[in-house]
Amino acid sequence: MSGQAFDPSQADGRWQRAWDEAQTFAANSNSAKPKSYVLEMFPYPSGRIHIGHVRNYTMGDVLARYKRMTGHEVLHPMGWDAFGMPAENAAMEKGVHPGGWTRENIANMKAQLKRLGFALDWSRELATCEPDYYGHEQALFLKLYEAGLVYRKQAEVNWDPVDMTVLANEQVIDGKGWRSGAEVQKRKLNQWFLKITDFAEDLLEGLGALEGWPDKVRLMQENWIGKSTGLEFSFDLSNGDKLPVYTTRPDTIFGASFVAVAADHPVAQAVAAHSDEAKAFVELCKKGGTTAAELETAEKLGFDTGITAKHPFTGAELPVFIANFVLMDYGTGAIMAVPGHDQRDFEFATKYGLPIPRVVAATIEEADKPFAGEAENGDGVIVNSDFLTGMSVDDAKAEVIRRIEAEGRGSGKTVWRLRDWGVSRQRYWGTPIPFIHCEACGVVPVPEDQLPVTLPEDVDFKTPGNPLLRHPTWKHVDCPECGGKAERETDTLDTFVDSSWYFLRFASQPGDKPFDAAEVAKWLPVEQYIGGIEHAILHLLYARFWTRALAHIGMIEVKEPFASLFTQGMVTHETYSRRDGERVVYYAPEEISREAERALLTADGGEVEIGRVVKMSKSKKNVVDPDTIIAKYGADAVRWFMLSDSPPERDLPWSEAGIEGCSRFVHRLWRLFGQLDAQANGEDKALTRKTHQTIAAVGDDVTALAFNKGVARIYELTSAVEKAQPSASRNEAIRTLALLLAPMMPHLAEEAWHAMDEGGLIADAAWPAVDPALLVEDEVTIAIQHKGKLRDTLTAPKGAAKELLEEMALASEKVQRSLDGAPVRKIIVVPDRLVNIVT
RNA sequence: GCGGGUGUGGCGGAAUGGUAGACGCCGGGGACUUAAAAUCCCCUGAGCUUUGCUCGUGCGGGUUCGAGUCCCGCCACCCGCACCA
Repeated sequence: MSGQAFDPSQADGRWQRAWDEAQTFAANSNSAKPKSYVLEMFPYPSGRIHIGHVRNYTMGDVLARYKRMTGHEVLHPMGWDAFGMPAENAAMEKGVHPGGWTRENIANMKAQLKRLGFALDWSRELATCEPDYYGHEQALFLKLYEAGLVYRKQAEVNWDPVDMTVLANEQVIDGKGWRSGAEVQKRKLNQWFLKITDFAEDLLEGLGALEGWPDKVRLMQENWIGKSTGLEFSFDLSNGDKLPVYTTRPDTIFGASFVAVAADHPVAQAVAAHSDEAKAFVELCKKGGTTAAELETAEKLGFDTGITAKHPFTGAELPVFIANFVLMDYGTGAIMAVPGHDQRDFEFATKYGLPIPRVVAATIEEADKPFAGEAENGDGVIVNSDFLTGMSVDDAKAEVIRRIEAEGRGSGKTVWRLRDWGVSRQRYWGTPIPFIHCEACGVVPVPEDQLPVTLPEDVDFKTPGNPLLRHPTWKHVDCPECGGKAERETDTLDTFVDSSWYFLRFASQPGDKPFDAAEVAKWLPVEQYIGGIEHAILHLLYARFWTRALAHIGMIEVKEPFASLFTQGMVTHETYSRRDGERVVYYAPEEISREAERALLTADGGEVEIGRVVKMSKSKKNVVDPDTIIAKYGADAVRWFMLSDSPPERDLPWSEAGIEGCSRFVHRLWRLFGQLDAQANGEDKALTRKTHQTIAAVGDDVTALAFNKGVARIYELTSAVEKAQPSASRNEAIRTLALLLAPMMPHLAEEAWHAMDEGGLIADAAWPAVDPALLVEDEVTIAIQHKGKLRDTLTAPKGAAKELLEEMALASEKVQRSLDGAPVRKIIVVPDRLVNIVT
């Protein structure tokens, strides 16, 4: 091997081309090898790869390459979640076509991913914005419609009256449209829904078997699905109506001091029809955000309707309020309010001077204990509750349900927090919903032979509103049933639909159908899925739902799409800023020269404030561009940084010093690879042992996705090899290092493999075998504690008898000094680990 | 507000209830060099009366021979909350 330096700018491209030419990473579904499907969440083509993507895809790549080396046929595909609002925003701001903008972004980002040397099967690439993807999605949507899983109903949207458009929650800022600044209204529209609630029980139960998922994600989904058992019963109202309410706490029924309905509840509507004051209040509730967070943090407000509700047991007349914290979507849209044992009700009652009776207490003696400024929702014994007094919470729940049922006023009921999935979007850049509205025939599905319903290309975004709606010809069609004049549906699908089945399309891409069931059966479920924690609920739940729904209609066998899930942390960076009066001005890392304690602005040499380490974002300018750093340090150094230091599930702070260190290590390895010594012979037992321990540990670490630990072990082995004298063992260790690094630094590893004259690609090489006999040490270090503190350590043969260890411990001079003659009461011996002397 | 998570040296972090700080970064000292870069070697939690001792894993309690790890109560920050992807 020559003494030339490793030059990533040459080597990276050379090996990337070699893998392309050899089709190294094309997945062969007919292979006899065990199959492994490694998938990272596909990116939105925003224009540039973000460093967070680099981290995500590097992790998946290491696993995919490791799986190949350990004898698996690996499917590791990549695609584009290509529909969505940013393309329309770009169209409005820059006058470009969303399609052109998106496709250009895809080309750029694909080139960026290629420069990182990912082991991807590009032959399976897909983009959701192309008709050969979304056309199949339309077909699937119609199949779900036939199965009764798709329906239409009225639902509220955020309406911007100036831009004449529906706004996403993120486009509503302080109740105003982000572009127009106009006050946002809530408007009811007829929209398409998917019946995810039909699968609520199954989605919940399925979580139990998802052992490869983080507990936190399973718990978050469980809470989201929100199964609760309770009681639905009706109050008799003073106006003669009946008002059904739902409660999960029937045991507290004697603590009810008022009743509340949602602003859009029929009772509220009826009252508002006859009272200007009530109408004004209902209007007030309609302003402001629609999000749960906003509703629940808003001050509790109510309007007394003057109607009363008769308590089913006491006969007391409870006031009925319209309240802004009651949700129409949950239960019946009306509640019995028990301020003593529900915090929202407590705040409301306090504000409006309503009674707050106690009906649950820690003990029966505390029946009249005052509340300490907040509701108590814990367990206890029922008090002040007539026939329930003295019962446990659970017994009281059952008793109230029994009595209400016996009286025919209501019944026990299971209620889900999960709502049906509204998939209508009043936007252009999405999958057209394949339906036709005919005055004579109603809503008619587009016949399958007329799919795909493609988006018109000739649209502009200069005028406000949905381009599909105002397109001169697109929506006008003949009704497929009666042949009369009809109009296309102009809503498009939520982009979460696109990402709910893309992992099936990766398994096979037939032209005439969404996927080939046999191919899906070969590859699914995904063995390891990797993505951000921000997708813990929506995307992952929707994908689980679609997979179930498609299994339900017999299109596939698999019900759970992702056997294992890993949620990686974000990449963060410190911020650089100066205060300019009220404004804070941020500076990008490349405008800064960073010293040990301070940061200077290159432009004027003045100091800037070093801010907290936060998620990279354009507004704080703390972003680094992958292309820049790849050009400077090479793909392998960047990949190594992504894997080093931080545990993959936690945030990773980007730093210039850190990437410098990675780059140094790449070159240090290269020098080491040049030290193979053909003349060397003889064995270095300790180094061989270390080598085999490292092979085993790195394999375990990669399998567990604990890349930072694997990285640390490779550093250790590297240092050990550097210190070792030439020997056959050392040559073997160097060769092993190349193999261990192959998944992490594939370019350097290929270059080394080539230079070592090994032949073939290291990407195709087998992971080194471990000799289990070399994994166990024959000597161990024993810690000696006295009073729980370390006093001395000693070396003993592995598996030494307890008695021997005790004897050795007491023989220690340091231990004797610490004991200082105190009588030994007890000695605890943990074999091969420690001796603790208790006095 | 509700749900979920995280917290260990100057920094990122390691540690089946058993030697806290592996490994990396930063910093300091040294070697090589006319010099620098690169490279290599050593040191690097705090304090003290320094053969050693004491303190130390966000804060306050507890269990245990022994707690970063388990339990109870707090604090701070981060993620999600259904039309962002």
